[in-house]
Amino acid sequence: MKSEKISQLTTNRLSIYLRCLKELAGEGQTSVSSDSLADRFHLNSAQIRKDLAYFGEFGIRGVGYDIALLRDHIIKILGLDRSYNLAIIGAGRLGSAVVDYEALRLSSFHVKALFDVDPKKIGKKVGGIVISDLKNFQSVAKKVNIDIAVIAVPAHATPDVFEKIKKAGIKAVLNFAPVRLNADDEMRVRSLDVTSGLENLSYFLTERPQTGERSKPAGKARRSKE
Amino acid sequence: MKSEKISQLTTNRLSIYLRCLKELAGEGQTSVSSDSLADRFHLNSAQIRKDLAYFGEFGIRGVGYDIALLRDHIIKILGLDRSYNLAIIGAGRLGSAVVDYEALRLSSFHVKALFDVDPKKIGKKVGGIVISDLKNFQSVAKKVNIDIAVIAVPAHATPDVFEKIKKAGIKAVLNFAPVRLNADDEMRVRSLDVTSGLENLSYFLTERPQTGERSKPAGKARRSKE
DNA sequence: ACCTGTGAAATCGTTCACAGCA
DNA sequence: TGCTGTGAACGATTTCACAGGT
Repeated sequence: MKSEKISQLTTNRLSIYLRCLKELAGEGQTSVSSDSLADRFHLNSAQIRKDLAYFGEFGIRGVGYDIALLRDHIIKILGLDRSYNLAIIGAGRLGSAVVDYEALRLSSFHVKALFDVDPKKIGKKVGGIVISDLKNFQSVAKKVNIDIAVIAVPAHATPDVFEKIKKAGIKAVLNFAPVRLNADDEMRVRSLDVTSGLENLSYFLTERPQTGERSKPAGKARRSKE
Repeated sequence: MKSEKISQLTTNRLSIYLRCLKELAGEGQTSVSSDSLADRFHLNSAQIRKDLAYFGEFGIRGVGYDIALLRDHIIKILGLDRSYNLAIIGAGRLGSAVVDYEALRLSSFHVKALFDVDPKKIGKKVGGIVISDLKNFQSVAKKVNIDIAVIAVPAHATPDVFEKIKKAGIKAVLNFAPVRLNADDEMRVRSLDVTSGLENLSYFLTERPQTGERSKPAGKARRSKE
């Protein structure tokens, strides 16, 4: 274990490993080697070992990793052993989809507030959460102690919403709008952007005029980075 | 201009540049230098020049880039000068949100089919699109010539849906489910995963016990990779 | 015998710095 | 003079390959 700073690539992979370990645990497996993990989930075993080694020595030489133990370690590393309060801004279809997103049900993330500007929506409920007026963002966010803001508003409204989030002192943002947000060092913005996702696929479809080729002769398939 | 293979990091940035250029064009600007582009949108000017240089010489030394021209070049490079047919699988809130996602209105991407397994939904319409039975995926997808499949179903249904997509010969997939999909070299999967987005933010919030520090003494702010 | 943890090598990506063109 | 395009330097990340523990 070294005390370097950890790359975001590594922590993103930690999320993947966690998901894989949960799947294995669900199947009743108790132990796994980096090689078999890599085979099964199309990962790279050296990379798994290196990623894990940044945080400690979790494996047993000659044996592998204890699945439940490693899973719990990763949960700790990612900070998933506590609970986070989310505010969703935008009570349209997307915002509502996040509010009752089933994968959040059993997770560390709990939607505590939902905002919109539409007077017809304010006061109504989605998934048990009352829609608040965006005007009151700061006071409501303070009251329920929001850790993470989720931007689910149209592109044109996004910069304003982002300013409100900053002013409220919220440090973490999940952004669905196709808009660049300039965060300072104190904040982290993670964008999940349908537009750039589709543009990336468009490029891929454009750059592959040779459908059906066998790739490199004997090359180990280059791992895609999804 | 070199004839190397282009990194996905580069093509993702091309999407960003395109967005920036559209914004500038919307303001009536006609020309921009890599430096001013970088300043305005918190990018790196050397990187902009290098990214663009992979595809040709688009600028004029001493002057900069013609905004409309460069925009149109990037549109060509990304393959956005043609239209793509999308199929959305899952007519829940998320799938419906994508169907009438406003940013798609003026884009190269057109939703042509929507699928679900729920008999109560099949036959109804969302945003002008009739919901088809997922059973008929292959035949419907063939008929309307789907280029890109969008997975908007619960995690447990995802592997099955992915198999159907493969069998239908669709090469590009946008996946919202928190599930690892193993694509062969012929396919590209792009995952927009709320769960790993949140886990990444969780890690960030966990690793910053020193709120309010002034970061590195005189360090050039490390560019975040959102 | 097997598998982890890790230096060292290889690869990939970014930034610098400047030659050369407008 | 101003700004692009690009080798070269630098830095980050991945992969190799093996020492060492079980």
